[in-house]
Amino acid sequence: MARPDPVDGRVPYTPTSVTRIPSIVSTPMAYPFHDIEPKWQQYWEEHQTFRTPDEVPDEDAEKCYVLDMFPYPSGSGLHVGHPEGYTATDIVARYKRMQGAHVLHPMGWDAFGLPAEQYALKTNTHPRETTKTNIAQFKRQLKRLGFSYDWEREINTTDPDYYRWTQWIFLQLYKKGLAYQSEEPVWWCEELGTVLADEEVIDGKSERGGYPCERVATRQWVLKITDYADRLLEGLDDLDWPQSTKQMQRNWIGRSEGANVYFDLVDVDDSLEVYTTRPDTLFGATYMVLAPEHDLVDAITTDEQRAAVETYRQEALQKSDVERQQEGKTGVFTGGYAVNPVNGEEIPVWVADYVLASYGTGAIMAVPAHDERDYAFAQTYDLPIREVVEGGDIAQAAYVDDGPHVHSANEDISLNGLHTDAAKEKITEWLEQEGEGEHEVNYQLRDWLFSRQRYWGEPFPIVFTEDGEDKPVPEDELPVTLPDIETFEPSGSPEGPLSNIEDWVQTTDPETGAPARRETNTMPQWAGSCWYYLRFIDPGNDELPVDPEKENYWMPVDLYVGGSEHAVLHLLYARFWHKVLYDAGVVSTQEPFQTLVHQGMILGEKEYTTYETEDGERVSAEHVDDGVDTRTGDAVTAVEVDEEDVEKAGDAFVLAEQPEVQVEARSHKMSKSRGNVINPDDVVDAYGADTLRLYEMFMGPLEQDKPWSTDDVEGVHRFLNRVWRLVIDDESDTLRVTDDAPDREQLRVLHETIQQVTEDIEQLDFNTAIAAMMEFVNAANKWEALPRAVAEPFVLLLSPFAPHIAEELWSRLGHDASLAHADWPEYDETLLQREVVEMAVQVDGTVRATIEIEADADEDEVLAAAKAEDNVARHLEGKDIQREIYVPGQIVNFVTG
RNA sequence: GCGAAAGUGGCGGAAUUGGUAGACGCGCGAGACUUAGGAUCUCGUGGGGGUCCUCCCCCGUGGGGGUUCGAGUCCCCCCUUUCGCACCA
Repeated sequence: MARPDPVDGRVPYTPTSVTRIPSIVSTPMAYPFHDIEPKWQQYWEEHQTFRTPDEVPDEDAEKCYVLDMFPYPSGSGLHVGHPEGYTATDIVARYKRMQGAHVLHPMGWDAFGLPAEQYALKTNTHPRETTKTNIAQFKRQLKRLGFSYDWEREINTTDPDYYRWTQWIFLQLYKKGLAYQSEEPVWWCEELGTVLADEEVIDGKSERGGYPCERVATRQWVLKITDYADRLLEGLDDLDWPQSTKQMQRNWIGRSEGANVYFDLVDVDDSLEVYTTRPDTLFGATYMVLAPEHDLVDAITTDEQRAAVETYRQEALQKSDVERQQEGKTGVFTGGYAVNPVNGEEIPVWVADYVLASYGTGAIMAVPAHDERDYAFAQTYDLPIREVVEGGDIAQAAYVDDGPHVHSANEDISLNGLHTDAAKEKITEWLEQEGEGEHEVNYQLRDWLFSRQRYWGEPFPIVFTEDGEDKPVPEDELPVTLPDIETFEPSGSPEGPLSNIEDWVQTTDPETGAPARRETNTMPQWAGSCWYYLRFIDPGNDELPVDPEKENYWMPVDLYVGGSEHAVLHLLYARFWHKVLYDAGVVSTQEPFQTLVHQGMILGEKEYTTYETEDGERVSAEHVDDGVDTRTGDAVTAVEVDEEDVEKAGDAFVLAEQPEVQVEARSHKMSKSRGNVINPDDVVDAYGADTLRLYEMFMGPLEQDKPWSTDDVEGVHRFLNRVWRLVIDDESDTLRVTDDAPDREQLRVLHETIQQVTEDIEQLDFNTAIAAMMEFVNAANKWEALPRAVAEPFVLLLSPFAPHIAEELWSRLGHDASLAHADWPEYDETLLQREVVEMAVQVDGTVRATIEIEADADEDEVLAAAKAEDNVARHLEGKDIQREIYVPGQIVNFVTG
């Protein structure tokens, strides 16, 4: 029964109560969001309120390109996670528009991909149909949230007018020699009927679906992203991106600096090249290791050792990468020896699978004294360990840190006494002089496997002549469109479904007219998303992917918001293409996305979980790990309990009736199997789009993961009701603002709100901006009357967050046009000043009183007033004041002896 | 194991050139209006204590030390959680 949940590996969840779904019946006193939201959405559409002109603006105004990561339109529709990032960017876009900037804020669809194809396999529905239906659903859902997209610029990666240019960019890569074919050992997944890229396979199983995969060699297209490794690395420095994302990209690129060193082989007329980042430890090399796949294994292996080496090699090739890592280090001696160029010493050559064929030269010099892996191996096989860097105890462990070098000299050169950096430099120089090696840079980044054996992707603009030569389809013949297809059965081989469409596959050589065959692989889903931000700038262009003048105006993207799951792949691939396009003169910037923000994940409502054994006995959560009682090893079942049956005891939650039983209190990722998914449509039905937008921004910091709370949604909804009633009289449905001049206090409250909201939007601190508006409403509710001159700026402040209610109030306040292009309110410093300020008075650092004092009082007056406070005087009695600390407007501290 | 981020009331979270901890919201309590309240409004709400209870005291931002007149904020050590990487020579 207790099988781990496929989503998060936890014990199955037994719901004892259903997640509360917002009541569909709205409360009678609620403001009429059901009427005003569709009304304003229609208004914006009819008036093309958010249309960004096709032509580059003449006047000299700030431009702002605000971009969301466009969604894959899945069949399950919009998730509450989507509106989080989309609302954040929408607030910025609307704010910038009101500040007079030219704003580009588009939306589109990343619509190629595996799910539609798998659905086609099951139902025989053409992926084009599925995609069309899903896009319609997504678009309807997005439109009812009131985002200010310029829908005239909508793009769809599966549209031939779009992928024509994806193919065109591929041809630029091809012509620059950055796209090549290669027999690659790739992951073939029988179940999915396709090969997958390394990054799409986790622990030997497909990332999507978790199906087993195996390694097979097939002809693939590969993009030479490694040529751009250094530029991709250096470009990160100037980007305003999360540090963690930059770090992940740096790690992924994995640049290291070291040296290649040549070791002559004994009795074999060849030499062995190794890569090392520690050439300074060369004198400490006591053996060599080849990867099992290394070319020289056969030549080096002696006859006596051949059988053992062959056996080991066969075993290693069967193992997956994970299996190779699981056990301790294993290896076998080849019987051969290599000569250390630095001292002429003959050292044994081993084969071991802890050395990877795919990195460096696939061979290493082992320095067990100063490398943990080599140390472990040397201990297992009783190989010598020779110290060449002082500082550790090599009888105990490898010493990998810096220290003075020892035992590192020959007739020519000595590293003795040098530290690592200097020693590296000196030995590398010497190796280069002697022709025994050279400085070398290596990367963990691999070239990008760019072809997939699928139907629903961009066809490659490549044909093969009868003698197998590949030729590009001329640019003016693009796009190469996908053929229609009757059945979606996999071809059963690593070749994709297109290979079965003979009519389509058969074509002619564009140069000679001779018979030729089309490439039947298609591009991976990443392709379309690598450049879509450029197409939004000029979506209708049929001459070029993007017009250079427009590109020059709008690029780079000023704010890019999307999930951190794209921290490496999408964002690295897009940067790579961008740099290629830069070199091709297509774009004018080195980097596509200047500022990047990842929105956090929205989790389900907090759940209280207890565990019980088969006999129904409660097990305290502290004893449960992975669905098992850690004391007995018995499986336990998770049972949800109501919040009311739980109380806090110390740091933990416990059952109220059984305080010895700890309860697990946490929020889980939303998932169908857990039954905690919130559908945005339900929330909009019950509370309106403005409430959903505002709530998602009020939950907490944008970048943080946050649990959903329907109670909190209601709180935000109440706030919007209060805003409505602040401006509109409920009984008469008329305005309740006056044309009286606001008083000083009202202006101060307003201007404080303007300042806070403006600064918070700039910082993307939307939660505190909303808190500031709540404070405004709380204050304004206490006023006798609301002056129009205060109400109107407030409505403008609210409008980026809750645009529908703001438009309606703006209109009722007597404005004919939308507020979307109204001027953003500015605050007046002089109005922020308070006449009377409150200051804390401390005695020896503890607050003993607060005093209210004129803002312009001088220090002496403040100190006198402070000392006059009864409680302060009492604490000062009988003591000498040693120091008087005075921080204007904030604090007074009397320090006694 | 390595790297990064984060630990603040019953809950989500505010506040870091060091200056009144707990803004704002939820929840909870009391009251008003009301036939009713799961609507709305008002007030209260970190914990503990006190014979001046519209006042005062003590404790309090994961734990322990330190710097400072003053530390959620700065420094050192430790614990926990989340995410990423994980034989890359």
